[in-house]
Amino acid sequence: MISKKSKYALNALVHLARQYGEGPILISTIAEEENIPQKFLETILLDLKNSGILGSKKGKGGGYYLRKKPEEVNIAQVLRLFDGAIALLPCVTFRFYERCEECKDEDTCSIREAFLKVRNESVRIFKNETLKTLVEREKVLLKKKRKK
Amino acid sequence: MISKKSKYALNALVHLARQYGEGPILISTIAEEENIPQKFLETILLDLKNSGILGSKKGKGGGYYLRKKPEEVNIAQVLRLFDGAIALLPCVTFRFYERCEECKDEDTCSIREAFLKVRNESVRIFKNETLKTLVEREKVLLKKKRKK
DNA sequence: ATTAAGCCTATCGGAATTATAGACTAATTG
DNA sequence: CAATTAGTCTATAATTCCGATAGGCTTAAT
Repeated sequence: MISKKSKYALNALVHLARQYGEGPILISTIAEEENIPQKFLETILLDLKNSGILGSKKGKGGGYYLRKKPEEVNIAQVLRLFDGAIALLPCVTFRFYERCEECKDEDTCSIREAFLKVRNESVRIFKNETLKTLVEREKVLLKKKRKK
Repeated sequence: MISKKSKYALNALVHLARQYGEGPILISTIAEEENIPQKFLETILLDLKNSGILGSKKGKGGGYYLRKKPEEVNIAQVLRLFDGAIALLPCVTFRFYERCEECKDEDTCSIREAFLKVRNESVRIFKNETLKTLVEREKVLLKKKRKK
């Protein structure tokens, strides 16, 4: 399971992507509309800002906004920022690599190979899922629902 | 990341699968050879027994053995037993389903769809990875290594 | 009866997660 | 330039989960 942080971050980012280019949005607005505890959301948005994805403006008329284009931000980036590796075993990640303590020989570990397959597929899918595709899909889903 | 329990369980199961049909194996043997804390391993093997995957014999000459055939036990089963859902969001699993608290409308959640794709691929891969294929792959990897 | 081995219950320490409080800083506006 | 608005920083509380251990109980073989 991913952390609440990652989930909240994704919801906040999609919220911002919906209004991309329309100026800063208040933390309090995002918090209310997305049902996220405001103080918690503050730390999350700060992290996103420090990683270069978001920008902020202080004072009246301030708030947060997307600094990158929606198509340049994908789910993999967000998960890695808040939850670390996407892989399910430390020995199958590249940037968060760690040896499994109990493992006798990584080179002949068949379990490792199985988890490597899953990691590679997951990363591939998550990289294709950008804020742009998410917002677009949302629209499609909305239309479908209205027809019912 | 998966829990140590799942990882230890998989290592223990592969160990038992290597000697499938050759009678019970001591907890202490598995613990030593697979570098697993024995007391911890006891609880794990019990869970595997209660789920029907393993059988046990008490007393002298006792130990644990595979009750199911190696090709009938896959990684998905093991992960679900110890870590619950394979999905990364509670709203994309079937047997462990829970609504995301903050979610306004599941039907139009584009994030949900993205995570559903990942879940489906992961489950597909994990179901294909059985104790049989793991043991076989191990042999292949060993041969490859010896050639070097 | 003795001994070997798995079974059961309880519990502990530590880490991570989720969340909150409160003071501080920067920018806007009248 | 004072007042207000809104993001930033530091600290810490509350919970939950995980990995691990202890110790006694039960069962089966010899």
